Amino acid sequence: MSTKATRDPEATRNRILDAAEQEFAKAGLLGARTEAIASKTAVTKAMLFYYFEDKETLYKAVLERTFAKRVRAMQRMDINAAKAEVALRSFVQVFLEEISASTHMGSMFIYESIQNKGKYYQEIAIATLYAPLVAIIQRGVANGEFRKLDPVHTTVNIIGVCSFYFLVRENMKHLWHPTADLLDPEMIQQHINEAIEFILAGVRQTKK
Amino acid sequence: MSTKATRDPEATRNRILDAAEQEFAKAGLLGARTEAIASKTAVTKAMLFYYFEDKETLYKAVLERTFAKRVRAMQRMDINAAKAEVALRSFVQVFLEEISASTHMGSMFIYESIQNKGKYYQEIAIATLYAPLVAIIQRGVANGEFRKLDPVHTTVNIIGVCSFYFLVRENMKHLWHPTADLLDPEMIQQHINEAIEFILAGVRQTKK
DNA sequence: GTCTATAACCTGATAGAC
DNA sequence: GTCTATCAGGTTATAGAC
Repeated sequence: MSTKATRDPEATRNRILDAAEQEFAKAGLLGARTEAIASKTAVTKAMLFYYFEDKETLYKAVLERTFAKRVRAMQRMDINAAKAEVALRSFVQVFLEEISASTHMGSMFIYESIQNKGKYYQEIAIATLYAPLVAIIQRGVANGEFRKLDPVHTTVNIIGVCSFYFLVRENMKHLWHPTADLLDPEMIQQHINEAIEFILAGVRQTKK
Repeated sequence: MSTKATRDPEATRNRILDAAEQEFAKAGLLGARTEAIASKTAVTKAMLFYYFEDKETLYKAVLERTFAKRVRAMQRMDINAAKAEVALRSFVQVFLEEISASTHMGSMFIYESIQNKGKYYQEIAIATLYAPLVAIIQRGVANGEFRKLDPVHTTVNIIGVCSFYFLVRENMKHLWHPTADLLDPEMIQQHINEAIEFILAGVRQTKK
């Protein structure tokens, strides 16, 4: 038995990934500090470079883990429901649950877009995650359930409604009150309810 | 007459602010490099520190200029129109024009929220910019034009729809095609149209 | 006001002992 | 696998000539 630390490679690796996710979500690839990642864990900075070639490789590993998590979540979506509205509601519901459970997803995604121009989060990932939503909208427009919408623009708008709340929570909290905690479960539930109704109302064909 | 550079303090100051805005919008306060700001201009790095005390002061100056610009834009909004829907349409229209014209606004705002936890973009700024929108929603709900909405959540959702397209353009462009330019005037016009209709449909009271 | 050094510090990454 | 020590290069900020 060693007197030192955990000696559990798998655990160490995951602990690094967890801390890295926090830091990258807060600062992006550019702003992230390896020292900050290390100090968030019981792991020294040297260990980061033992497990991952360099900062960028670690960043990619975090992105991949996040992507895999989202792909798994997609299996809970009923995207082929007969009614497009049911499929849409299911997609949005699961997406919101997912982003609520790991709130860094949103900011990692935004950083990847702004800082790295989507260098590591590419065509295939985007297509995998959002093509189903585009298809749902298309279907709903075609069968008259939804308004005459552009399916791609609408997809971006929907993801925006779901994500934006989490992205701007530190600024926008002042609209409630200065000490409001937008990650409080009750607040999140309110956001989920409001977002779903807003989105469905936004796409539905209205009665003439 | 000097042989050196411009010798025009006001022009130099503005040139620094313009370059700084670009860099801060791309990298945030943390990721921004003063050297990158300098090399974007005909201004040396030492000049930045002559005109602004340090990087953070420069950052604050950029934020203030952006804020002032938005406040001026608000004067073009018809937020007191009799019908809440007219006021809302006016708010959204002007907001979209503004963010389209200077696309860094959105990412500066997001960086300020995520990286700095809204340290420099505070309660007063947020209230000034968005309280009118909250009031419009409240009014529309009260007089039955709009659905039973939470005014603050809805405000965040609306700003999200307007802004998100610009924030994720480098990632989401793949949903159109890999070389799509989401800042192309035609694409922007499409976004504006889709966003306005999506938002209005999202809040309107539907006929029973 | 503007420039060319350069000081002082920070940060990613490695060497080498255990 | 894990740690401490440290190096090389980058980055903010200043000094001082013009």
